[in-house]
Amino acid sequence: MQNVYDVLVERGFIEQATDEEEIRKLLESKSVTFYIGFDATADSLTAGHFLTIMAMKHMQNAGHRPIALLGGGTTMVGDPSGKSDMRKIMTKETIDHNAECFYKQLSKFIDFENGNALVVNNADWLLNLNYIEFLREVGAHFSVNRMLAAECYKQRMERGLTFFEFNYMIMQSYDFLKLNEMYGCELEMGGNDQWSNIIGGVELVRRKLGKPAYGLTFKLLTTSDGIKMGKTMKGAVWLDPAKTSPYEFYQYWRNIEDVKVEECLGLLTFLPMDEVRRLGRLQGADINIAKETLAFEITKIVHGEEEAVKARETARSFFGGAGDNEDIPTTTLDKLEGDSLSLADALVIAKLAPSKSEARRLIESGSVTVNNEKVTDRTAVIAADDLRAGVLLKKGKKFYHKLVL
RNA sequence: GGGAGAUUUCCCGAGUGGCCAAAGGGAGCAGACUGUAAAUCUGUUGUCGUCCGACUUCCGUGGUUCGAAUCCACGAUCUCCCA
Repeated sequence: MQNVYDVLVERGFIEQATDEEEIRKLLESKSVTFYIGFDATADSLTAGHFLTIMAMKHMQNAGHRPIALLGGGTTMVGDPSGKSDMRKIMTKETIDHNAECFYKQLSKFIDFENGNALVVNNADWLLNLNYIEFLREVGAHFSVNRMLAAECYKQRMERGLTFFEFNYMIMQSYDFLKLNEMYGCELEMGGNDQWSNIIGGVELVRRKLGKPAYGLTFKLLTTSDGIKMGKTMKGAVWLDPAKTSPYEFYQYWRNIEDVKVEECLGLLTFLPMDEVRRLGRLQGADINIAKETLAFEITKIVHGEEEAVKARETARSFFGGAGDNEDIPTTTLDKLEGDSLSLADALVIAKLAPSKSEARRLIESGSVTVNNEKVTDRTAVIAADDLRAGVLLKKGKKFYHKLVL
């Protein structure tokens, strides 16, 4: 059987490792306990987390034991790595709620039954630390000079970094130490932006306990311009279907850049690599087949096969020319003032435009369609009777919304 | 603790009393071309009203003025220098 390390390499996950050969040997020799941290900064995981989850899944499938570390403690501070501004300080209640949401979502992907994987919250050991003791035991092992030289603080050296946030690295390093002591965790993994923090932990374990410890980072998903992937005009691409519908989720991946298709197939699906490479070789318009496969596979993993099929059918019916479809975003109006609704208002209600001004601009620029008929009159209205029958609004080429009274 | 400077619309950044809803760039959105891609070109990008228009913005709070993003006072935050 192929070593997971090689699987991760082949699929394109790995960016950096503290010791490639040692890690490969370790993973071959036994079931390794490893951890990945998730800071609870929002109430749902995002597309960015998904890559990490996939890696975790590959590891678990290969017989290793994942620890999902929820950052109930670290989120109280907030990771400054690669950030140009300080995060908003979040309340304990919000963080706890978010961590709870994370756990629910993670359970959909990772098998936490029978100790096959663990969930741990670093609030358990971080929140009640004794400052002086902590400094003596842990702080003493960190060199400020070296920390400041870390790549992840580059941006902050110009704009300012508070001591508060500067401690983040030490806290995360301490996590690794605790997990090693409590669960024999030997390997920390994370996105490449976590490299500095991970090395901190690896070195702390080695120094404090004299035991080997390893770190590994994954590629970050970026667009070809180097911008973090998983962002849309509406914000992040969430894994929570209530925040990003399966159809929107599907469409996000369906619309991915050509050059990113193969990379994403490797990272975000379980398709065999032969198939991934075959799809990646498709040229011209054929590459749309690869994109459709990508979108379908990811949606299937995240939202289940049924939703994936629905999303695919909806997309096909829209972009294939047909018009019948059930699964488009729909808003039902409770009541209507008067006997008609202005188109501009309708667009705002359907969230196809953020404001009426914007809606009017869209109408005048000829990008709005009502029941497949282009409307360019900014004062256009939709009759109540039409609304009762259901009105299909379309903005641009890709955004549909149905309005029903 | 002392001193100097900064804070502008999504981001960067111009603007130093009326011509400012505020240059320019980036990003976004839309149109053309395409393959639901990229690149390119074009338009657009505070809110509200049917155009002309009205209203709310330039860290906050007061003030000067016919008139303030621009001047003054106090406060907040940040940066730098000295301690």
